[in-house]
Amino acid sequence: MIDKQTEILKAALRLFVENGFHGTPTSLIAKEAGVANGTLFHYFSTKEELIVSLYVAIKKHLSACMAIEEKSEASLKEQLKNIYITALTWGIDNTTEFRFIQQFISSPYLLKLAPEEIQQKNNKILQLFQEGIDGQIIKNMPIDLINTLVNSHLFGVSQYINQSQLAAQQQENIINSSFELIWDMIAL
Amino acid sequence: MIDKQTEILKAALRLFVENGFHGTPTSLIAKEAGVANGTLFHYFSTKEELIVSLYVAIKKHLSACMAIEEKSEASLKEQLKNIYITALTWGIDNTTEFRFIQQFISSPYLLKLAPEEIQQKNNKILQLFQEGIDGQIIKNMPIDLINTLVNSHLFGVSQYINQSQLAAQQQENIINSSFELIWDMIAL
DNA sequence: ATCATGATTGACTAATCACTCTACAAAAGT
DNA sequence: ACTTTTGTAGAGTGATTAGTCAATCATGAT
Repeated sequence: MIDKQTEILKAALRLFVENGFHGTPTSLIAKEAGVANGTLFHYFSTKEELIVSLYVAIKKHLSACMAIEEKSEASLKEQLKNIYITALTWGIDNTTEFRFIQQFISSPYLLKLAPEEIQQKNNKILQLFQEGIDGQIIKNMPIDLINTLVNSHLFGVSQYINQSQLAAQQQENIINSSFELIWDMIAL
Repeated sequence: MIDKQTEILKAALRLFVENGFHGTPTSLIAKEAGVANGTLFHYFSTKEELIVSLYVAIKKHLSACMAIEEKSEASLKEQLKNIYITALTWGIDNTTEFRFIQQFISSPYLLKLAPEEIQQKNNKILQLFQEGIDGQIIKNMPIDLINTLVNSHLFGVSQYINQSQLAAQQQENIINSSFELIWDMIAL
């Protein structure tokens, strides 16, 4: 075993998604991670800290994946499409993480996060929205609203793809066309 | 006290949204509802049954509110808009219920529901989507996908409105224009 | 070699919680 | 009036759980 802390987080992720927060005792997490009970509390002083840490870790992972895309020379639409597709692909390739995030943000644990953690650091995308509005490419509305709508859309599509068992071809189709859908919505 | 069962559900709703499922002991629910511990278990044999019952009750309430809208003579777009606005208004007027539903459907309790409970009985809207596709008013795509997208959109807008403190005027604006947004997305 | 620091263990505990049980009260049926 | 059913209460219980602690073990620095 290389890293016990990682093993604990991995086990916790799986169990939380399967059984919910209240359905998974710390003892089970420790057992599944192959560590002793006390070891878990060595790394995370409370169960709540474990849950929040897991969220932060996943968000970090997502941010890392998103950061790869950086092609400023492309058109605004192309740039947004790149970001959109990257995020969507992440959601499809990481269903468990995706479900955990969904569960976490709908739970009261969200309030336990420091406000700056919730804040979208990745304001690159907000910037692009603003550019789009200024350049009269995107409908003039609050960028927070646009952001919320795009996020919801992303969630919806991920959910649809994860739930319905699609052939790779169909899946590819939906991924590609779904950006056009949301674009039709926000574009002038 | 008129109906203890209702009082229990009301207290449970509030506490679950505030503290989550695992953060609210049945004893506290009973206390807040002003009934004895045993009374709770007279009405709901387990905590899980209480949670699921609460979900079903809220869904029933939502359905009742939705059922009022029935104007088949209007255009397809108008009909959809009516349904959309009704749902959105419900989400805004019933934030606690709204948050509970969100929490519930992102939790493993969802799987405890009988499949027919999950199924959208209100397939009126699915019917309208099909009509729209047949009449070449709506883009040709799986109606389940359309449905998911419209629902996500609805969630997003509700969330946005609930979170940001808006003047009644602005709120009204967003409610009205947000349907046009989603319409732009699904319409040909 | 010795020491120090941190990782790891698992038995243990104090508290909590879901749920039970017995008793009683209030209707409701006969 | 009497019996049955249903509602209500709240103390009690056994199981579970988050978190502790004292004791080892591993590692590397001096």
